[in-house]
Amino acid sequence: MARARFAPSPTGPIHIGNIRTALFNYLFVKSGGNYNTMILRIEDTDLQRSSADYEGLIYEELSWLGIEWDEGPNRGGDYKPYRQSERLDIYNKYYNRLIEEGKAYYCFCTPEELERDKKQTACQASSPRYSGRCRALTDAQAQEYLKEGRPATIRFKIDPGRTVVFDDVVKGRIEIDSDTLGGDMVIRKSDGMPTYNFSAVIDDHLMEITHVIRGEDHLSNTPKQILLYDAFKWEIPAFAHAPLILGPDRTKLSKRHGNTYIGQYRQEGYLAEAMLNYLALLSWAPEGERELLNKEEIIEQFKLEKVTRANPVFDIDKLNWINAHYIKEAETARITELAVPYLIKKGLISRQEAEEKREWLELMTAIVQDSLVRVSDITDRVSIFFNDQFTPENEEALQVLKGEGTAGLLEKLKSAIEKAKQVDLEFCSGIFKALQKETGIKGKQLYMPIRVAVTGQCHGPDLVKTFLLLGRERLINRIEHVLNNYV
RNA sequence: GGCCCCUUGGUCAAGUGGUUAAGACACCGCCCUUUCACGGCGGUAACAGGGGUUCGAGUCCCCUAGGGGUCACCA
Repeated sequence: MARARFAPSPTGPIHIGNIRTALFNYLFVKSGGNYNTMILRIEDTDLQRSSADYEGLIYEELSWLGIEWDEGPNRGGDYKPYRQSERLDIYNKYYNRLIEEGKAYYCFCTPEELERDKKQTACQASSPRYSGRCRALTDAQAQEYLKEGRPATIRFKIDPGRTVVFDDVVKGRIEIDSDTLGGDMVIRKSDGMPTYNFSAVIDDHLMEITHVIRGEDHLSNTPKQILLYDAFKWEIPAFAHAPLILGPDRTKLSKRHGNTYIGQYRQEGYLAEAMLNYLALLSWAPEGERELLNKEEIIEQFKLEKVTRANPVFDIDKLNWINAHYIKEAETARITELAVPYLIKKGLISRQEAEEKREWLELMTAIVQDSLVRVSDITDRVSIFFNDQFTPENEEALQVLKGEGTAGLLEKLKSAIEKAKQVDLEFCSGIFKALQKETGIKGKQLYMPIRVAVTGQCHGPDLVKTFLLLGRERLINRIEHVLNNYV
């Protein structure tokens, strides 16, 4: 029975890297069957930057992707509360225990003093470390200072000369010298909040977390946390550090690379299942040759030990390909539903029309669905279906209309449409052959003028489908419009 | 800079001492097609470099180079 947790801090819109960590936790938990538990813990100990809005966004994005959790602030559970800001009393107990055992102490060093220390040691080759100044304070002195109301942190003693060893599930055996840990570490900030390394250990232990799955950026925190586990004589969970996702320039994926918030991808019309599939493919590969897998298939195959060690580069091309695949596979009704907001935003349609013409919109979506990479791309593909008084797109289109015989061809087309009993599939798929027979024009010379006359563009979807979608009246309008103005 | 992690085609990656070194995306070509897109078929392209160990190394060891991470009263 494994228990894993995703523990984000609500200090900004949730990032692709965080989501991938959440996903790996989720896949690990689910791949173990129904006995495992996924915990969502909100690490909101940074009072300045944390907000309820960002916390809400975390729930929203995880839910969108279909990443579910069994215990969490909004779900309850036997280990509540699941928000660290609500666990302060719990932490107090453990600071005290360390102090009583002589493993931690109050520190009254001011930020200025620490800054000065750091500047001094900066000349040295090694990394900066806390001098340990306040370690020398007697209990009496410390109590005196506290009574005076001097701001204090609590520091956990980290003695040099010790090698911390652990076996990371993805990275293998790792050994780190305690000398390189920066000296005695702050576990309680002067505002009374715990630091990350402290609260994470306390909570992971109390919540009986068996597997800590997180990003590689936490690798250097792990020895500090292990030292804390040791101080409490607690069992150490398994650690699994997944490599960080890099941008195309091979640096850690960040705002500079453009889209890094998962919400942005959703807004651009990426499908949740595509996002999930792609993210799973970064640092992990399925056994067979199939890469297009749904959530259940991924869960079935996922193994934490198979996560790769090297940093993957986020490849938008591949995501696009996967997304296009899922769009093609999706129900047209769903894509239409997702497309409506883009159509409205682009001014192609009003909210009311979107309701009234739903059936027509679905027909339209079906025509272009296979060509979409993102749902938002639909506006470019379907703009031709909205304005009957269009201007031909460019010089090339104009030239096509000016071509010899175009006028006659279009006149004949127009009258054929007018005379047709119904502008239905039978008519639309027969009309081109009929015109060819009647005029002797064929191939490109036949189709191009008609295409431009009906859509204003040289490229676009299948003409038969286009005819069907536009219908008799609008086809005639368009042909007349072109005849009057451009031929 | 110290410490830690990493290194198979442009990208994601399979591969755990003996393979013609998979597959996918991208790219290129051909086919399908009235056009664009879709789709189908095919192609170019890789074990960072150098030393070992071994009958044999992408796979094990060492060094070098390169990349990443981290060195907070942020998580």
